Amino acid sequence: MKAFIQVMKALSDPNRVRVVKLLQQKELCVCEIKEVLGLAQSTVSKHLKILEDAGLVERKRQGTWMIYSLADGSESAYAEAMLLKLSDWLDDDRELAIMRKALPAAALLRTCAVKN
Amino acid sequence: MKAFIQVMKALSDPNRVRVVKLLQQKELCVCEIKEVLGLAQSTVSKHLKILEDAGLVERKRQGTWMIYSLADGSESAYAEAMLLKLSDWLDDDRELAIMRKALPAAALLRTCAVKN
DNA sequence: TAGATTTATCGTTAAATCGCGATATACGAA
DNA sequence: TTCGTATATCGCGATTTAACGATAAATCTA
Repeated sequence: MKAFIQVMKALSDPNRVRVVKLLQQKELCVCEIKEVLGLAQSTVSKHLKILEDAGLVERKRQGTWMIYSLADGSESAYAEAMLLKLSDWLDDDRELAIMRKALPAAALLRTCAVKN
Repeated sequence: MKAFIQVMKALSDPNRVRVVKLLQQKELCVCEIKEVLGLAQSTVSKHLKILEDAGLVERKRQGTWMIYSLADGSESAYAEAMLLKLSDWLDDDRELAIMRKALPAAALLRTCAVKN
């Protein structure tokens, strides 16, 4: 029960669901996600930890950056099933479409092409 | 997004998930659920409203009793999919097994065979 | 109609959640 | 080692949530 609830709780916040949907496009670092969602870095970091603890996302260090991607589902069968569902669900979400469009610009942050 | 979040939130509480799992066995009135879960009647009523608003359960009046059952899924595709998943998931939950065993005794409440 | 039973709603309290800024930690470059 | 960047953690308010008891509404029975 606990593992199931953990996945449900992780997916009951719109911003966390957006993170999952964005990661369907490509793996992302925290600063890219922060940029696209328009949240504080600490907030994004906390969301990512909740998603990771639920078995929904994975992370790997790449130099200074921590790269997040969708989990393979080996941690949690519930997470695996929900990720599969989410690969179809919410594709028509308007806000999500806008954020996806903003992804390339946010990616520039990682290539050091833009300073702020 | 809103409808999806509503279903996820509805399923992020252990007691609400238990209600869904119990309703897989048979339709139940509020007092039966209250008895099995060991919660106050007002608490159960509130949980049921959240489940109903999410499209997970339905209700029909039967005399004095309000009978709750699993929804057919026509209200929400998300609810429908989750109910299908939940028909397999969590069947090995220990607490849930105990509650299921307590169902017949709780059902007596509705047949007026027991007073308290 | 009056009383008993069942359920829904209201108001309150304690705990959990989400947001933020500040700070600590980890890494790469100079 | 020192600085700058990226990320994680801590601590704090504001909001939401879950629990309860009290009360209102609906239904059946006498």
